[in-house]
Amino acid sequence: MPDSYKAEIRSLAIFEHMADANFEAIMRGAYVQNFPPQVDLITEGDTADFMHVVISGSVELFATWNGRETTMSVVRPISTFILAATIKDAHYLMSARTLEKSRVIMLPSSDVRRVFDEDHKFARAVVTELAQCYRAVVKNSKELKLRTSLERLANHLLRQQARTNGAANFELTIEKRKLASQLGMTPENLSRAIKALRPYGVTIQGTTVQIAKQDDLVQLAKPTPLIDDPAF
Amino acid sequence: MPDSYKAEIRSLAIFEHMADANFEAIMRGAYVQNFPPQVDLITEGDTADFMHVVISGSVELFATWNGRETTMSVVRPISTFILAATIKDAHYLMSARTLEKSRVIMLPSSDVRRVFDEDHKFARAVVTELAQCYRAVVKNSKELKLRTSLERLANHLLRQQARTNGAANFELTIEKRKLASQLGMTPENLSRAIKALRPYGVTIQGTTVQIAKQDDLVQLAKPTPLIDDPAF
DNA sequence: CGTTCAATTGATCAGCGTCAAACTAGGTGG
DNA sequence: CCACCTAGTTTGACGCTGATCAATTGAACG
Repeated sequence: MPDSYKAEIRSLAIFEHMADANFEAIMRGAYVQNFPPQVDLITEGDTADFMHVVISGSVELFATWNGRETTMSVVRPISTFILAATIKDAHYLMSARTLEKSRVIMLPSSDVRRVFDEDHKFARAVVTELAQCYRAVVKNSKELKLRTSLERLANHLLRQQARTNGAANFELTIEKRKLASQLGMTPENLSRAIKALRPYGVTIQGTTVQIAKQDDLVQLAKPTPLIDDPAF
Repeated sequence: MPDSYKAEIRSLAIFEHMADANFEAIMRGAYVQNFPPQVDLITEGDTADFMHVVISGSVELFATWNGRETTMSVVRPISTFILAATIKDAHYLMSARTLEKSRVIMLPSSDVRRVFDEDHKFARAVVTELAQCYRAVVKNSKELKLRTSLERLANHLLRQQARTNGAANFELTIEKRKLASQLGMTPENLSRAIKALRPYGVTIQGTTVQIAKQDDLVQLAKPTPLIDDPAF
């Protein structure tokens, strides 16, 4: 484990306030790995032997059942994933694969649990992170059940816009096929939904989004912090 | 706070192993209340001043947006709810109302957070509970995105059956209208889905369910622990 | 300059929601 | 004890949303 990574990891909210000795203990068993795109990191159902941290690139969390597959979320640097399974010493509920060339840190779950029991600062950080994740899934679930696909797309665009700089022009960060799955629709339907947003001033060419009539889109999307604000 | 409740609360997994002094500290500010059916306990968006524990009866967690409403889950004794908002000192993401006459304990969030910082056993229990909740929502989200409404109903029946005694006959514990909302469909559609399960040996009269051809239903439902086993 | 895969478009269809009406059951009061 | 009221449930008819299938266009890459 090179020191350059260590400093970066150390600055993550989840590791920030823990004791040096405990951080070292976790790092001792950890290793960093570089993956090309489209590599399976995790398969749902496996035992959660590692907690993961994405350092660069992006990782898709997805789930399958009966031959179907859906994108649950996309994890970007710098964040953890599969924390709950590690804590509970349970099986992964989701699979994970790299979308781009990615650097991922893998921390043995048993080490994480051991340090959790010894370092209260770390425990506090883990709970905060876990609560955050929980709330994110609840928001996602609310969106799925309460909004139509057009409304989901409209709100996704507004969230993406806010995540960048709030400007009228910005980029989609994942391919449309994945976006469709994440929003709970088919690629074809997403394509049509994009067209349906044209009267609201939305133009999407390739990965470039332009929002010409912000107010109109907002009026359609009716965003609420209770669903759309990641920090709420 | 009567002592009879205290013992009951003390035996909850989340409070079981914490120090006596800390338990007393939490109980000092707590109070128990009896509610009739259909009483609003919590409104989404409010600050999470209390953590709740259902002692008897049942509580519906639901969410609203733009005039629409959906049932997120039904909480039964003895379990906590709205733990994440308490931990994060954030706003409720869901609303809650009693479905039946219910007894609910309310613990001031600030007390819970304070004791969390002081009692490691309690912290451990909170994390476990939170991880459990997280995984439950993920499973629910997977079900929504990967299964049709008929499949969701079929699996719900099997889960409900497993939750009681595994017998061919059992009772639905919530009214069909709520069940429909929980499963992400309309009451009318649920009614038709029930009929569509008849060829698979399912009969539902009122709240009584009879599963005559277990194998057929299982073959349709294709249950998996990764979605359907609450303990997995 | 092909090759390949994503994205789009069109046509069709199934699933599901909506609306309206009929039916049922549980509870209340005469 | 019965009639009635109310609310949940069921049924039917209809229409819209979104999925599926098939074919075309477009874009990235070697």
